[in-house]
Amino acid sequence: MDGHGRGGCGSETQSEEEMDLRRGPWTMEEDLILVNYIANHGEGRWNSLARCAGLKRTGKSCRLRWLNYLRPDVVRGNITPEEQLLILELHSRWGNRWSKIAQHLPGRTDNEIKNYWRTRVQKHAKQLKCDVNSKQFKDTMRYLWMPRLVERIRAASAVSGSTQNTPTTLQNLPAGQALTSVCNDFGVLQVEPNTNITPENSSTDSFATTNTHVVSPISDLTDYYFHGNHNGFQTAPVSCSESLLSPSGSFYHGFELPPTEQNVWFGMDPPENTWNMEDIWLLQQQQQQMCL
DNA sequence: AAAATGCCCAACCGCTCTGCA
DNA sequence: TTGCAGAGCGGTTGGGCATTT
Repeated sequence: MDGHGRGGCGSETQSEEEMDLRRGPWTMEEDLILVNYIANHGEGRWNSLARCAGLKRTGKSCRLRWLNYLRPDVVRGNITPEEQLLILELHSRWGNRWSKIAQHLPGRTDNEIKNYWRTRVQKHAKQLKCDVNSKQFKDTMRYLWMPRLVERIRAASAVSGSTQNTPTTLQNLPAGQALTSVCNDFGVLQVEPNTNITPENSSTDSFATTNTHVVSPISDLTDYYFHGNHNGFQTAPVSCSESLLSPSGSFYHGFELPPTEQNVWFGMDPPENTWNMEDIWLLQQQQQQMCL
């Protein structure tokens, strides 16, 4: 990518062995060298940067260290519910496009989001004994997990009005607005009845070009849900095949467990960081029904 | 108290993409 | 047009820490 002249200091022909490159965890001294060098010379051209800075590291290693750890705007700490919601939303749209997802979470790195997905989200899929890419699990996220996240964010904002630990772009917004903005960043999808929404036809590229209200079913759901209609599932503009209406037309009540201490959130933070057994049992029952 | 197990995350690896000569 | 090198991305690994047995 650099293409702006190569070399400039040090030998170009040294092999990695000759340079005796270091690997493994970075030391504080190395971090200081890298930070100081970038402060003085800027980032980019990582191989020559590594050489010129006197670091016995590959350019790739320096780049990774800078982007994932040393960059001043890196946000550290737990992924907030708002961020979790955004990750679920964006992953449903783009899949494992971690860097693209990270662009929408200021301060978070693709590596961090990827780790979050693998350690937390995939764990839940495992607990439910289904594939993380399966429709069952996606429905679970869409109709159970995300609404509960929304509920949790609402509750937090109602109690404190605080937006601590909220990513930069969401910091100045009440949780509801933040959520709405998350959804509205992508517009609001006008879904015709019986229209199936797929990752293909809900791609961002199409949003960008149309400038109409476009959004994935999840965005629609979160947006709709958040605006206070808790019966929203029944009228959410998703196709019948995407909805959770039972054959009788009623809603799966298991997805509307009252927000008790036990089940209001089965997200990430202890002591509620696992699915409770009732949730798992209900989901398994519901998945069986949905397969009928 | 010690060993086993699980979890988390920083770092590495291999591949693809991009831009220059 | 082609080859090369740098940059970026997604997948994987390994070590440290926490929890469980």
